[in-house]
Amino acid sequence: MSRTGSYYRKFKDKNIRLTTARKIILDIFRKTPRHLSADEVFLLAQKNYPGIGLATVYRTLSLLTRLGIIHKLNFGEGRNRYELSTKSKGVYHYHLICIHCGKITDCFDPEKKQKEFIKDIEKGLLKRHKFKVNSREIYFYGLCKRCH
Amino acid sequence: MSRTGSYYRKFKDKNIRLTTARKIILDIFRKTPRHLSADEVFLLAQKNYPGIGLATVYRTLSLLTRLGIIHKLNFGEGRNRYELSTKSKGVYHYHLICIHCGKITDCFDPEKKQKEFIKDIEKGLLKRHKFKVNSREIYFYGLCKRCH
DNA sequence: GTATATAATGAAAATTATTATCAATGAGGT
DNA sequence: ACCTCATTGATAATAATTTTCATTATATAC
Repeated sequence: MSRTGSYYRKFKDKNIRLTTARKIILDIFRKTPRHLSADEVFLLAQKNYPGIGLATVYRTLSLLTRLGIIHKLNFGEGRNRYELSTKSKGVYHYHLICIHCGKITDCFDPEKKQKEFIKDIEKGLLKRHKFKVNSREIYFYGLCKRCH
Repeated sequence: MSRTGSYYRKFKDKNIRLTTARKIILDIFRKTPRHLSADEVFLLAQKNYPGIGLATVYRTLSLLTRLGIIHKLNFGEGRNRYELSTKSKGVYHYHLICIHCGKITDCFDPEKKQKEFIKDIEKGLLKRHKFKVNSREIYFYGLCKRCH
């Protein structure tokens, strides 16, 4: 089954209607390997679906987040961004944010070791704090290659 | 020298004026072990300094963040929060956010191992990405003790 | 201490992201 | 094709943050 199909199934299972707006927005995330703001999603969506409203974009982002299909990010810009939370892309990746130029880099760690490390920390949180981790967000702020 | 003194020195060194508003707000962070929103800082500040304006609070938060004295946080509530970034409290702590009740827990890891772990990751970032980490923010989302 | 330059302030308006409202529409089961 | 009601688009409302600008207060020079 296509990945798209698996998303669509997630909708059906919960009696959530598969509308044009939702399909378009899901497609944008599948095709755009960036951290998208609501506004950016809105602009991209309009290209294929001129009638779409901004409120629908916000509602869809909220829905997809609730379903765990996308992930809300915040880089301290005063707006939220979203990214697809596919397992294949690595749920355990970090975000590097340059405090000088603002560049944001996805860091998919090549070393399995570090993924295990995070998992280790999460095991500790369950044991010591009885906190069951669902997702994690790891931001590193500093100076990128170009800025130092 | 008192901690306060070391902050004040940081101001002098950069020709930043040591105003009443700034002293009051710095003091609030030193005394309040919570993640404070601009609004909360404003309310607390008014107790000792009734004339203070909200804009000044925002400006001071921005200044203290730029100076690295406080740290901007975002728990996805639609507003920013701030905490003192003292070494003594542990710069390498995590934030646990319960996706059910919204409770936020500071997690000062008792195991040195994990601090070393983060440092390890950061060394890797410098080597592989030439990214020099200044500060980090680690959020774990999931269900807290009470909610599962 | 007093004068001076100008950084910082308070009040209010402006801006921006996000959410709520509500009548009209369209998805999906019958 | 019909019917139900979740979803939509347009717009207004809300909320956080930033900007503006005349006034005030800090730090420096005298």
